[in-house]
Amino acid sequence: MKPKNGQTGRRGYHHGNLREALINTALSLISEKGAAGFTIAEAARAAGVSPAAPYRHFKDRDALLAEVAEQGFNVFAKGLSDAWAGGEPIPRVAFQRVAEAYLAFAREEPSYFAAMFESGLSFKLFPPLQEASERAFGVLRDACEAVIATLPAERRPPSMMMALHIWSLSHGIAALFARGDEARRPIPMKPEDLLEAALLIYLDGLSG
Amino acid sequence: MKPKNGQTGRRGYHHGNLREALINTALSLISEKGAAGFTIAEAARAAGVSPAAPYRHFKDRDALLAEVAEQGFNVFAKGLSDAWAGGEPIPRVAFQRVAEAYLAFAREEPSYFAAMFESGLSFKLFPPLQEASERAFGVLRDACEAVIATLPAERRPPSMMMALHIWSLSHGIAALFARGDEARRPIPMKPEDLLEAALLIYLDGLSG
DNA sequence: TGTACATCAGTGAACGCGCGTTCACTGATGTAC
DNA sequence: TGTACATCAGTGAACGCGCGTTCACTGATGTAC
Repeated sequence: MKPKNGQTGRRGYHHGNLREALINTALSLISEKGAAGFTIAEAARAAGVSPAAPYRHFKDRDALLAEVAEQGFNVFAKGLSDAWAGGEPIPRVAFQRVAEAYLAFAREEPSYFAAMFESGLSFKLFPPLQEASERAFGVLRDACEAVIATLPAERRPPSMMMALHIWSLSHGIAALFARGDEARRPIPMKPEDLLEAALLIYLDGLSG
Repeated sequence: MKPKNGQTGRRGYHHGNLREALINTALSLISEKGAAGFTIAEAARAAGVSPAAPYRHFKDRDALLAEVAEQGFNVFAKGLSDAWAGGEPIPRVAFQRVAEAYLAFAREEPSYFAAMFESGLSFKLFPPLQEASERAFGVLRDACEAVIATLPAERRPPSMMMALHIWSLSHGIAALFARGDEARRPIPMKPEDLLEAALLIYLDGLSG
């Protein structure tokens, strides 16, 4: 029987799951002080471990931040994918749900959001991060394709273009008005309603 | 006749224009290392001044950053306003120019852009910053109103809503695909074309 | 025009601090036999 | 089942560093008379 210590998950000399613990700790630090204020030393302290320990698992600060962002994209992709739910009951309704899920993510996971979109990490340097990002975008693109299929053949836009439009619009509203932190700008309506209205207008424009 | 030293603008013991010099220096530091990497000490060094000197002009790091962002919003507002040019020759054409100007700003002034939108400054703490931001938004809103006036009376959306839609869309494209720094995501088309297409679809949707 | 004085905008040294990272090390764990 | 050994995942002390900020100060400038 392995020794345990309940509360912290720490198992004596060996932490047991330091890697995950550091990622979670990073998340709360980011939510307290923003992505800029996050440091490896403080993450180590919060995880109850010596300042050298994180280097067993992450090359440096950026590598840890990149893993946070990557995990964020995975959570994000799952959120979008669940909202899409195969496009049931009809694609347009599911489509609006996906957009709502985008805003919900920005509101409920501002730390992930900051790490993913505002940490200044270069995607080139972290290929797994780029791949995770592309998977999330893929959900959006699939949804767009399903909606496009409901349009008359002669009015179908390229799905890549439409997906980029929807991503940009959702992202703009999320980053400016729906984020769950201090940088949110107040507006006199619900971000969800704002986005829903924009999507209706956009889809009207497509249908012609 | 005042002493001069040409190159640096420094005039002996007194700098002459340290306040502006620090803001400009901050801009180049931000473009080198991102808004997070900017420090007052380094700005002082780059301006050729002792580390205590900046405190004659700015309360602290955030205050300096806020002034950079504020100046950025002023440059931004001017760019949008020039592009709008009173809505000549016709509002829709001028409107597309405004959108282009948004992307141009993100591409050509990534440091301002980062300070304005990604530095994590709280607008509540810097009212002049908020006001500058609102002036820039005002240009966009005026442009929307002019375009709305060309629509049949029964199809006119609230100008506030339309302006927020356009802002979000432009901002999303700018932040994700058109910014002039490492965080830009590559896409297989020009951001300007992407935005132009989206606006055409949106305006079609409005016209019904 | 000259001078005394107030004010402004810098200096430079110093402080305490926390960070990132390295190093030789050691306790804990897993495995071959 | 026991034991020797390799490997893993930590420790803790130390380093050099640069930062933000304060302090008493002083050179430069502007102005009243």
